[in-house]
Amino acid sequence: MTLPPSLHERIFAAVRRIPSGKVATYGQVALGAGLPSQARLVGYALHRLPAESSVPWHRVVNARGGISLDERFGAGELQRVLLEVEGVRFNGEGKIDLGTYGQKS
DNA sequence: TGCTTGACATAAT
DNA sequence: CATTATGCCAAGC
Repeated sequence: MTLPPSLHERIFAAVRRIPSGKVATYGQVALGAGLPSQARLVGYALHRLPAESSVPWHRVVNARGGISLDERFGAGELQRVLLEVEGVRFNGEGKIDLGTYGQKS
């Protein structure tokens, strides 16, 4: 690639850097992708991300450690299942303990 | 071609 | 923690 990667590609690369059994917020991913305060692009990029991609988008959650998607609509449930498989536990509110699985600010 | 919406975050109230 | 306002890029219409 002679041309510089698009912002989306940078985001995908940042998401791939998320270690298994851990989760990162959109802000953390955006920051790692070199996009400060650009969390919207992260979410939008993941939304447009094809299932064929090797990007662990399920490790990306919102600032509250919760899934932004509706679990009952399929995609959200898939994310929760994938996270549980990697060893991530959810609390009673269906959120992740960012103090344990997420990066502490 | 221009406006609106969108897997969000952060600071302020 | 809820709500409001702001920032920002890409895709849809």
